[in-house]
Amino acid sequence: MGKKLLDTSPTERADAAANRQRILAAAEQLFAEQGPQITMSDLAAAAGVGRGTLYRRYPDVASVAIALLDVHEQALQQQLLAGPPPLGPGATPRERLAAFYEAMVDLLERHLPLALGAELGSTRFTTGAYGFWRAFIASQVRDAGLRDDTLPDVLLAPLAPEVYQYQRHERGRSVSEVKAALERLAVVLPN
Amino acid sequence: MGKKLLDTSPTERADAAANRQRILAAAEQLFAEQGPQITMSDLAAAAGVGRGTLYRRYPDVASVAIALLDVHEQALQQQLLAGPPPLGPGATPRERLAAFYEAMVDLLERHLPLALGAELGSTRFTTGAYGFWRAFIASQVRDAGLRDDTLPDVLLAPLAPEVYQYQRHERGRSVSEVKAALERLAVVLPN
DNA sequence: AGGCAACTGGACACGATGTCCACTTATTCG
DNA sequence: CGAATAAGTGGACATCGTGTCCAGTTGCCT
Repeated sequence: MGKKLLDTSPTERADAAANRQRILAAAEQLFAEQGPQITMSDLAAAAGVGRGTLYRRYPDVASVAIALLDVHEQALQQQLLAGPPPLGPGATPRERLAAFYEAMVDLLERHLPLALGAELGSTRFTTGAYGFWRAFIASQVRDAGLRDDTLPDVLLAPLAPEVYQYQRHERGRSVSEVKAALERLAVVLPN
Repeated sequence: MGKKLLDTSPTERADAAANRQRILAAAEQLFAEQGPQITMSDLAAAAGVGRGTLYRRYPDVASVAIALLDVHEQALQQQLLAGPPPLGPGATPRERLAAFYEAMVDLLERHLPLALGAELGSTRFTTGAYGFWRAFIASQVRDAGLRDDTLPDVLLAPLAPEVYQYQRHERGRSVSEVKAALERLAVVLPN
């Protein structure tokens, strides 16, 4: 007997699993092609499934984007937890923060449409990923000898996808310029 | 003969001016009561005018919020340009930046629903006000001896209304905690 | 093989948007 | 003062996206 452990797929039927793949594949392409302004109807049509089928799994476009981003974010999270310095443990808090900024910029640069799509409707802070980033920064703040629970959110704010998009494509800044500006922030952590 | 100088009101008719006031008054109240999620229909109904009348002046809710915010923002802008230190000229860049953060937090605290309403649809960066804030910070960055055109946008990011709302009402931080965290950022400017 | 439950797709009702235009009103000018 | 005219008004309309719902289908297990 199949036990129900996850609400998403305790024992997902074969056709259902196939449809999930088609949805995710279509979403990846749609996001890349036309940016974050895609609708559930678009997505259903592109995936070749009915709207009801799509809604069965994902309540809105943001959820789909989050699911796609998740894969890429987990790689970075692993690096932070157990990778080599300066991302992983071993470097000073300031160095780790700077390395984190650089890695996040790389991630944003590669997946900007997804990142933008993931926060349609102020989902930004409720994402599991956001909590992870904050926990990481909070840990660096503490290791640096500071006692400030609010600072992590402040230090994360410049990584908002909209800010990054604005800097890159509205203001025309280069990737390394953005990185340089962000890494300046790392000096708020005493050495 | 009346010359057409402004697209909004070269020679605004008396009844039109009255309606504009009713719209702005109704908007101020609606934003305060039910947050930023008000619709053009709501607003028209609350102001006691038809939808067509409302659309004649404001293309969307964000525009109305921006118009309302503008009044309050101009006061701060005046202080930055010609007020007494530490906001106005005379203090060190670092001090002025810190004072700016504090003043902006006060403004956000007082008008958060408006600030949230003003950026429905990523209008954030295209506002005239945003340009002013950036120019101010850019000037402080320069006066501190740095040459970094990207830093101002980074330093402004934590002032995004959504970030402030999250810190205050989701995370339960106090006004002074937020101020303290922000003022820590000022150390990126050398003294 | 057969029955059940998961799954599917599209129709539906709803709410918001932005436009359009016939009508009304303020203002100007003879 | 009383047309004439342009500015202003309000609500109907068409459109679009959303989210729900359910009758019919299909995979899977025994």
